[in-house]
Amino acid sequence: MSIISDSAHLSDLSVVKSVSLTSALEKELERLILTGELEPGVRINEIHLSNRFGTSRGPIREATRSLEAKGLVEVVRNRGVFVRRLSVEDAIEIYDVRAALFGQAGRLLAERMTDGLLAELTRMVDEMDAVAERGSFDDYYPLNLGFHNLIVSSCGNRTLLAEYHRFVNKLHLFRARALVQGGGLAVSNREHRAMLEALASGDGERAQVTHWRHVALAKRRLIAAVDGHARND
Amino acid sequence: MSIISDSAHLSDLSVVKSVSLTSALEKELERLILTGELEPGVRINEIHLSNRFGTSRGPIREATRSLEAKGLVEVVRNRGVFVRRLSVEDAIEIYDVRAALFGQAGRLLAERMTDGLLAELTRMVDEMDAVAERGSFDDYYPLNLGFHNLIVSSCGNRTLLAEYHRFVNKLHLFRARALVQGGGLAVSNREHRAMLEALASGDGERAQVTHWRHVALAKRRLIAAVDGHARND
DNA sequence: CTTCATCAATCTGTTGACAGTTTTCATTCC
DNA sequence: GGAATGAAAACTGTCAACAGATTGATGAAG
Repeated sequence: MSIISDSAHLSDLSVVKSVSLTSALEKELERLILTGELEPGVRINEIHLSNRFGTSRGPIREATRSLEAKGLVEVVRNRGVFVRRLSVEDAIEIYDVRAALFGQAGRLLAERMTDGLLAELTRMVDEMDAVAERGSFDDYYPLNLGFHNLIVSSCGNRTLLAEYHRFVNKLHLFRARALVQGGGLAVSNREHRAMLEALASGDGERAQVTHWRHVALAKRRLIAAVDGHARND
Repeated sequence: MSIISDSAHLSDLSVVKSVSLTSALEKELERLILTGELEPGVRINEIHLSNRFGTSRGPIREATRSLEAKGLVEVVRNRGVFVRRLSVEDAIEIYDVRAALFGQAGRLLAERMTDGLLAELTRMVDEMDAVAERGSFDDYYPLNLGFHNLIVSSCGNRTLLAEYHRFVNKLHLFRARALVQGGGLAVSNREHRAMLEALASGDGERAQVTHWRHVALAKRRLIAAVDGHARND
């Protein structure tokens, strides 16, 4: 029973010498965690990993310490490191932080909006409407992600962008991850239109409120889904 | 010329064996950085540190990787780790993030306010008013810090609390740190009163706006101070 | 059959050493 | 006098090994 199912990415590690082995390992571990190949709660065995990657334990320990600071794993003394497992309460807390950050991004973006960007965002929302009508969730999800990413990436605050990504990533550690993506497609996209209008108006305050509310409503949908799921247990 | 001027804290490290050496070192390094004993831009020498702390380089490397992920130091391959140095732009970006987080904390707190907490917060603002009248900045600063901390600590979101602290700490890496603390004392405390009223009203939206604005205005005061300082150069 | 104690195997915490790179500094040349 | 050069010192990247803790199994006692 191997922890890592596919080691095809390892070759990349040895080839690239311009970047440190530690950070390459960290990236690879982060990928394994975010894709779910290393499931939440699983213990990460240093020896297994070092054998798998063909390195010593040192760089692996450094990489896991970095991941610990990022909140992706948990280190317990003399017992090892575990892929962090998010409770429902943790996920809800993250939604509040995300709402705050996304609202701020909306405000900043509204105050530096360009016609080209507005056109691109509008195009994305139109496309999402079309996909939502077909009810195709698997197609909707990446579009939705790209829409949000474009907003935060364009707001002009790189610190905010990094933090936003950190928290969106952390949500991958939520066991009932499917619930996160739940909720009505059409409803969500209606909120997108409200955000678009606020961004187009150039009113930062208004944009902040609409963007904040969009995440707050997603949080509500998550809570409702969790409650419904609990009833069905 | 020793990097670490005082090693009185080292004894604590060796005594406590319940916690890992790495995390103890990390805490100590973080303290040295936040207090300014290790100034921004300074290179951290692994060998010197290991001699100073009486350990090998391994745990120190792990601690610095963790600090890197937290954004307190910067690691350059084959050159070493450097205490991170924040530019004016970085500081301004952090203010936006902090405003978003603090506003969210205000909203959450308004929705779970208690009479006891309101009384305590009011007492603090009254005390700050008294101190501000005397114009004693050194006395005002810790009170101000405690007021903000109490708000974020009481909002009920531990994730938000941790993030908020992380960013407030990061501001210590700003070289012109004195400017951060600048601005009118009385003006700032007037904003505190507006926050108090919003918190007392239980109106989350209103509380979020007042709390957000308080940090946004502090950011403006910082920008004004930087500009003024630049003119005087 | 269950529970507890003991012991072996496994894994983490830490250390010291070696290899390769960067920096420093003395020397040489213009 | 100042810039270029080259060797030596210093430092980081990585590794292998040892010590201590934890886990799991084995066997005895109730």
